[in-house]
Amino acid sequence: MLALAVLSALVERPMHPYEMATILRERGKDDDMEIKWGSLYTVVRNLAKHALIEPAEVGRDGRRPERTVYRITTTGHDELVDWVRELIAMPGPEHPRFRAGLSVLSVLHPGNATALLRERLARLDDGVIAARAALEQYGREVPRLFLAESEYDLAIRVAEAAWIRSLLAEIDLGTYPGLDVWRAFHEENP
Amino acid sequence: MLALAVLSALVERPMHPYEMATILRERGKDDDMEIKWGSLYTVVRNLAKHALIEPAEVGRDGRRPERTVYRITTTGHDELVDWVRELIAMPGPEHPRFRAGLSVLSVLHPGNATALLRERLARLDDGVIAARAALEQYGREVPRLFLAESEYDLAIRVAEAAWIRSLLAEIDLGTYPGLDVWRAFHEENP
DNA sequence: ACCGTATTACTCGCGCGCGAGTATTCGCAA
DNA sequence: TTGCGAATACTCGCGCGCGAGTAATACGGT
Repeated sequence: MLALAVLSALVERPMHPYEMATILRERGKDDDMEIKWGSLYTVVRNLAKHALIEPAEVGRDGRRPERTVYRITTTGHDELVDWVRELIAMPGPEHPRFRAGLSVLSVLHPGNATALLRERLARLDDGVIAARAALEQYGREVPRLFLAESEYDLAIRVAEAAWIRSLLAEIDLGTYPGLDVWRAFHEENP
Repeated sequence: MLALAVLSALVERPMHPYEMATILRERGKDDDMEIKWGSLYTVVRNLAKHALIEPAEVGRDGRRPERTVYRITTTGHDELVDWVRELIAMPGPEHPRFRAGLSVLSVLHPGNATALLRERLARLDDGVIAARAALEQYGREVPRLFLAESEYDLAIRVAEAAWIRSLLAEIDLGTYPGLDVWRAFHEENP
């Protein structure tokens, strides 16, 4: 994944690793994908080994340690495009933590579960407000195309909130089937 | 994560590791969370070391190698509940692969991008149909409570599909801002 | 009776991810 | 002008995740 970020950074211009890190952090790429900066130099070396990028020049700035500036190769560019194609076209199996939580929801007392769901809902709503504000802000500085990930993220959060709301509604109205069994189980087992 | 699954399995009754694997696979827990079965015995040993589970009996079935049956401890149960609480109440930062893809969407020609988005949309819709069918099926065998994760998953997929549809609509109608710049860039750079 | 394949039930080592550390330089305040 | 924190630019080793392997038994076919 970090490799994807590196390649995408090198598309606009050649860079040395530390500069990539700076740029990518500025653009908030570490919100879009899980990035461990400790792996940066390893990843860069690997990309170079597979000839997806190549050293362009080895500069020295004053007395600083020498920096190797990398450029993306044609193979690298092709690989990048293929990679993105797959990420876009193929819905892979995702594993959000919330889903894992839901899959063991039954270990909680229903009363507790609903309270926690309401808590998540509140945080989610806050997040949505914040995200909308941030989007409106960035929307004036950056072309819309570069905000697609954030717009997507926002849409998903809204959907999650809506789903939780509908679940809570069913439970509150008592129309959720098996609710009594669920509650009974937790009140019998101390 | 696998630890979560193990604990949740041991809540209903004591078990030996291989049995956990069987049960968890049957229940499709490996759809809910990323599970590497190679780590099962390591994880179980760790849980035991931290006293979240403990050996209950060491049985031997015929000439088979001896199997250690584990039971969950009180500490283990508390830890499990705390863990689930956090998973439910705290929306953590998620990193779906699609989001990473979107964040570098600009490396594709817009025509290509829309084609790939349409492809994803198709696959997504198929998935939704299948998931709905599966849910209706399981709905007769299993209490609704144990399908929450799948219902959630379905809702999110539907939302993703809707978002993609609205994005495609904007692009098709030409109302997506910066579309011409995007196309121009890719047609100038060979 | 014989063989092959599936299932049960685990073990283990190697690979590499990445947190924590390092060394140098720059900026700025007193 | 000296000192000190932030920024620059990397390196490295240890930890452990997990794929690939193992070995024994059960089962089904002929």
